[in-house]
Amino acid sequence: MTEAVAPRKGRPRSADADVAILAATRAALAELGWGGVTMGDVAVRAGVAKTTLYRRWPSKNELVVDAVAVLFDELEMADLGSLRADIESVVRQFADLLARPESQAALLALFAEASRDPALRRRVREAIIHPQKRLVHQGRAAAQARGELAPDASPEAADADVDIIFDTIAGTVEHRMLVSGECADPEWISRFTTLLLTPLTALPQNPAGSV
Amino acid sequence: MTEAVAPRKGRPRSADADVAILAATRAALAELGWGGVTMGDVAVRAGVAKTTLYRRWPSKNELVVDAVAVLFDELEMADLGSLRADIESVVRQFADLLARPESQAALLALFAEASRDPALRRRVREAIIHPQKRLVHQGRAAAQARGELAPDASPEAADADVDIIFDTIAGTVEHRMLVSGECADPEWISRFTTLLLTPLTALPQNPAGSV
Amino acid sequence: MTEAVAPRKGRPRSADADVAILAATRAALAELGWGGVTMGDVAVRAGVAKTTLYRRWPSKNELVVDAVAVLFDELEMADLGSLRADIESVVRQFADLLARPESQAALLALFAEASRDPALRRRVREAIIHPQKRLVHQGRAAAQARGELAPDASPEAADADVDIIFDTIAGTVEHRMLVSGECADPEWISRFTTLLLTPLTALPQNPAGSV
Amino acid sequence: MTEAVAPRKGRPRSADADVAILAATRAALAELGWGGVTMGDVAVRAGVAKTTLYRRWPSKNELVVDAVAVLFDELEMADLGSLRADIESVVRQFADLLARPESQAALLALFAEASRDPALRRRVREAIIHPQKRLVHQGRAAAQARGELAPDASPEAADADVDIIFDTIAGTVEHRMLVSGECADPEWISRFTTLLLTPLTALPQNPAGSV
DNA sequence: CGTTAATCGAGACGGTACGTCGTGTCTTGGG
DNA sequence: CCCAAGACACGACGTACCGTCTCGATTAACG
Repeated sequence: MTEAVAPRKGRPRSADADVAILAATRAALAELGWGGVTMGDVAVRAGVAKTTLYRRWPSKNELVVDAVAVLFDELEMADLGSLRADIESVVRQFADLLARPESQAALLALFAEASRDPALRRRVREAIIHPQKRLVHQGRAAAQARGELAPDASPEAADADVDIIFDTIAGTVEHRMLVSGECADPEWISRFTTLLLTPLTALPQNPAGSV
Repeated sequence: MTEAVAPRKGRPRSADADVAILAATRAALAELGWGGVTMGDVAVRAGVAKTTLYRRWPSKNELVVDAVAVLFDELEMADLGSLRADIESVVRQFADLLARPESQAALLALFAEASRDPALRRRVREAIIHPQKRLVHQGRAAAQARGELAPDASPEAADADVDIIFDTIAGTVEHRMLVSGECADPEWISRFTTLLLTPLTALPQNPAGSV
Repeated sequence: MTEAVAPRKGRPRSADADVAILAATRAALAELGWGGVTMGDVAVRAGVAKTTLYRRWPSKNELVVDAVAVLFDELEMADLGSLRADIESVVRQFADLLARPESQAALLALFAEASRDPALRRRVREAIIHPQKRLVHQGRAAAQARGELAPDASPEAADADVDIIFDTIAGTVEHRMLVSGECADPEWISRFTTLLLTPLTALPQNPAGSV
Repeated sequence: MTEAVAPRKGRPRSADADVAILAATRAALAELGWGGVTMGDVAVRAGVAKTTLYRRWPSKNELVVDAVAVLFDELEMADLGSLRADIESVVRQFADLLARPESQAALLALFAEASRDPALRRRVREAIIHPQKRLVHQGRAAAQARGELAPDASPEAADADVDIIFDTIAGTVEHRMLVSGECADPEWISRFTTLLLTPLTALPQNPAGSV
């Protein structure tokens, strides 16, 4: 049992407050963008004192991570019967997520902040990166079960494959939508999936088959 | 000649100041990160009054764009005789650039700010995005001249190809280095180039050949 | 019997707590001054929860009144056989009391607060002013008994006399010690007593004899 | 030339701001009392940024000293031809001053704060105490010139006399009005003046003549 | 060669948000 | 009913930057 809940003394923290604060944070992000999010404003929106925010999150950054993290929990790898369909589904889900104003406002800013703050970086990894990477693992395993991909040569090679595919999918979609500022319509998704699929399904004897 | 310098009256602006300010901005970025860069601090570092900064740049964001833009001007597409070599060269240059603390601190933050500020977005595109995209155009043209790639089916198709390749290269390298936080060593670059090269050089009759 | 203690149900209040709290308040006053006294800090010093403080005193002000009030209970009018000796004795006691850091820190601040808060004003009067005024009454009665002072012309005149003498003694000693910041050594006390004694013992037919 | 005005650089401080801030401080004192005076509120009332307050005064205490100091500058010793008339005039002026809500709110609180803060104590002395003490010196000199008081035995004795008279007048009037909370009407002033005058004009051979 | 006008440094200015602290209340679990 | 612990809403604190402004002092080109 990992939940060794210390029977804490004093008034317990309000669970409602957490929910209200995170929702208020997302609302503020969507309305005002990253720069417009203010601890004081979030507190007012959530009907909560500023002190309560600071008692639970050390700063705006960690608060925003938690606020947007739930969005990434909704991503899921539905086994659709073919690698192409699975990839397209994941890319579409990710594109939909990036189309929401709250994630748009938060994502790049969080990554930028995280590049300076190790604690924040850890939090971002656990709350945002890992849930996404999990999908790649799942899709890869499903494709291997179907015989579309060769089985793992070694655990290390498998991890390297997952990493490069994950960075390519996440980075490319983010760059197109958030930097280039263009939408990811079905046609683009199809083209991008083709681009990905070609090397993945190249002849296994070709060393490049394991990218 | 576009430099139609109106021979204005009064004391001319100091050219030294521009150089000192941009250098000071890069230094502050490298030392303190995006959040640590302050107009007042940059002014002090450059030995210049705050007024002088604001007379030349409307705000911190535009100043930082110009300060890091010069780094992107150094990127160049050297025709090395093969598409693989050209791609690897460009990726390596881009990875080297992203390894510098000043660009790390600035890039994602600028993209995040730009997603809310249209004027900044334009400036970012001109100073940072276009110089990079130019390389893709050049490399593609060289490869076509060498016969490694099929000629353009149409100008629109060519643009779409350039866009998707550009987003993939830039996005993936940025994601690996700035978000995943891992380095882009020669081995990774080689693997990533293979991943890119496979669909590009697939049989032309294959519709996927034009990604 | 005024102590009609209603035999209330439930756990009785700890008597130790009162003592500990008042002592902690005086200690905090002496160490940190008026501004440094904090309900939270007093609670910690007294080893008591903040709730316990507020259950017994409505606010910091009333707590401090009670904390310093006991100091004023120590003042006493010892009949030393002459009006001069009695006055000098009282002034010396009062000067000694004002030399303590806790009363220095509290007295003026309490008076200042009381000038805005009627409830506090009442409490200050009962706990601090009246015990002092009592001494003047006692000394005056003793002097009359000894024939040093004329008997009361009327109760109203007596009250007016006591008031003016009390304000003069208390105000002057406080002003010298707390505002001018100088000590009240025996020599100064003697001079001040002379100043007081001269009009008091002036010929009774002189209307000024009754100041 | 004591005004060695350093030819300061940069934008000079607004003189209007000083006036507006001090007036706003007095208004806030009169309306809300000591506890109600807030730096933010004063800034708003004065139409000024909080920064501007803090640039000129290190804290609320020093600000209030300067704000009420001007009230004490209005006190003056008008030579009315007799020591009694002069004393009654001064006492009346001081009583009138203490009847104003802004001085009532400020005075005791300032004295209380000053008892802990040496810098504030100095400021209070220069801005409030000294202007008052000056009056005692002037009145004494005038009375000596008229022959109502004996000339100085020595400078030290003169200072001691001034000190004790000053503490007696200031302390007693303050105590009656601010602590006892009663008014100083002409009758009380007359009685108090008599109390003071008797020892002052006692026979010079009487050692008590020099109180 | 003086006038004129834009530049420069310095720093004060009105704002806004910050993160902390103190107050007095409320809510737990446990005497 | 009391108590310790501690969360809570509220509001002031003093600081840091922002981007603007007002100074006196330079520093060219123009007349």
